[in-house]
Amino acid sequence: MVTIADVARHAGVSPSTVSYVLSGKRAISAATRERVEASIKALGYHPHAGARALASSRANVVALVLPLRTDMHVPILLQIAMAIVTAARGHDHDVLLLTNDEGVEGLHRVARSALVDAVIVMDVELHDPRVPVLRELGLPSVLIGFPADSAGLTCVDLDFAAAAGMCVDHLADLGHTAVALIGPPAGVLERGTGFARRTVAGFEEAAARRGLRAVVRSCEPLHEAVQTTVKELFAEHPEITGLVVHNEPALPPLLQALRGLETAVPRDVSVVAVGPQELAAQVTPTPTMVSIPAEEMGRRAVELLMDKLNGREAPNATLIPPNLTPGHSTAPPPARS
Amino acid sequence: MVTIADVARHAGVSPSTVSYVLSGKRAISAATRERVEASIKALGYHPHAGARALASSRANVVALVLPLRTDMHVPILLQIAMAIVTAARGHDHDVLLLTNDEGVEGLHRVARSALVDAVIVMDVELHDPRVPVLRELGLPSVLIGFPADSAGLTCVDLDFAAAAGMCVDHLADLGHTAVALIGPPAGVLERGTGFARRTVAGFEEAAARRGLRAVVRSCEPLHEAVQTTVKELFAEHPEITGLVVHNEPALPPLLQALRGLETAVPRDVSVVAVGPQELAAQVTPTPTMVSIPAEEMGRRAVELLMDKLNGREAPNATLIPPNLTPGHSTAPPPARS
DNA sequence: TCAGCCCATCGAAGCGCTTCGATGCTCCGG
DNA sequence: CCGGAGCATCGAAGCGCTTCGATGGGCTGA
Repeated sequence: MVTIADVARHAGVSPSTVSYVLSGKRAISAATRERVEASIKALGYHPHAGARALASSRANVVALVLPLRTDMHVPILLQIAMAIVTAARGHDHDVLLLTNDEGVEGLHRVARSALVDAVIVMDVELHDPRVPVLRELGLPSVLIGFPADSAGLTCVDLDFAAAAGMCVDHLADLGHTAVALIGPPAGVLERGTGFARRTVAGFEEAAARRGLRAVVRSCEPLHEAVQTTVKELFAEHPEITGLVVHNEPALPPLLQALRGLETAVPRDVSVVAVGPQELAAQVTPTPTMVSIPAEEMGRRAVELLMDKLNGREAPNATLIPPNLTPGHSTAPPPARS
Repeated sequence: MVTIADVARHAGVSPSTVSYVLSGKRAISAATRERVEASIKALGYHPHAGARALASSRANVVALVLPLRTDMHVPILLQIAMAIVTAARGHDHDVLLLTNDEGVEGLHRVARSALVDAVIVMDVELHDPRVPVLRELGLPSVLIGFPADSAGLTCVDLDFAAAAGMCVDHLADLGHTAVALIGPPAGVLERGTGFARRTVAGFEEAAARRGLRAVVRSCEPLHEAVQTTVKELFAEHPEITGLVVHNEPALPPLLQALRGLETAVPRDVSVVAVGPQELAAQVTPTPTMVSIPAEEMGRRAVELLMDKLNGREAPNATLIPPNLTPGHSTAPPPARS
């Protein structure tokens, strides 16, 4: 193994000088710096992570806690995770993957053993058992999602209320007067996932504001369930001409079901989806959608974490503004018959 | 921070004794061990990971390299990753998440800096640029998937050839005489992903062995593409009565398309799928399928890695035998008209 | 011309742990 | 009753790095 002493010898300086070249914590003359950097390259030196962590009490590793069973759409989860890794690397940090099946104990362990010096928690529930542990550990942390009580925590999420509102506004602007929200399965709401509730709230608030009739439905992502839901919805509320879908896996079967009902999209009914951008490529017509900015969520989470690690203040709540991309699934409602 | 010296003082022993209690590398009397363990619990001691890594030159961390763009079905990827984390924890190791966008350089970095002492690489391609790096680093490593040249490497994967063969056998046993394989998009094959090729090979080999007429088709997972593919397939080969589908996202639209063609499953055509077990719950009829054992793949990979870390010999290739679960999508072919 | 300062660099201590040889027991056989 | 074997434990060195105070040389300004 190549050590800092080897580099120092090779460059004709002391080990501490090499260390200062690496960290930039003291001024080093350009000549010396270049010589040292050349030696580092020549020898292929990489500082020993453990030694560095021991001496500096900074591991330069952040823990990423993934849920074992997830409410979120899995591909999004992974996209966010990847974005987090990439962003963390940009700040010279690595990412340690933790699952919830080791329980909250795992958080304790990695924190107390100084394996990591910060934590990102994904897919936070309203009453998440990890939240009190985070408070207690006193490590810098960022949550993706909002728990019921977010006092003193740093949370990041898409502004789902605004996203739903944006969908409603889009439909209202087109002239629709009665709309429905097709949300995630009932279980997700019951388990207390914040984003689902915020979508519903935003939907209802916007509908009220715009004077629209509004209906909310949960929906399992199974083909049959979708079909039934849609059929019932139009039977009970024939006046509905606009659908907001916040349920990724249900979108393809939903469009399929509409086709089956001889309901043309967007001629007879308009559909706006909230979900990952890739979904747009998988269905026809290309849906008008508010996309979930996985990359930005990951990046923002890391930036906030780095702020906290560097002693800067971080805002308590970061709501990422939604972005609606027009597609071919929305149009003005059919003329009154 | 609580150190080993604090524990030693509390228990009235020397630090080395505490260390030996923890590692079990020397005999310690039962009385002393209990006293030390009590002190550890009382003080809430967790060994400092960096210090431990420095002194023992063992980080007890394995790197998990995920691809950025993936050929595999994303939920499976994540399932395997989670299984790896869980299994690694069972062997007192943690998992560091690496993406490929840092490139092969990231592997070098974590290895040379002793951040990790072993590597698991997922979604290996036939000519994977990471493979030569693994050889060069000399770290214990396990690949999930097979590269073109796997000499000297330890690889784990589902036995896709056997899986495809099992599907063919199932159809042949039911009396089918002409079958087709609906594989992944052409791009996946071209990029040289081993599992796709092995499926094709296994399919053709088994069909030949059983004297079946066999056709192979690639298919994009878009609704329209699936529909076209199916239509063309039956137009060109009306004799086909059995389908093997190795393309997760295409399965739901495929069943849908068959329904559209007034082709009843399994009355007119039988369908066997290769994919994750959860898929079965999302479509009707419940498909007969060979499931991809994500949990087992992750676990086996870790076990092999631990063997190598502990100086034991690990087999070069581990092919996990497939498992066919009968469903309601296969039946004998319709009587000849 | 020299005190005083700052810049660049060095040396050494110490981070918390593991590990190896040394040490003091106890217990056995002769 | 004593030498030697073996068990349980201790002490100290050292892993590779960071960091703090110290040092020395080149300037500046009076």
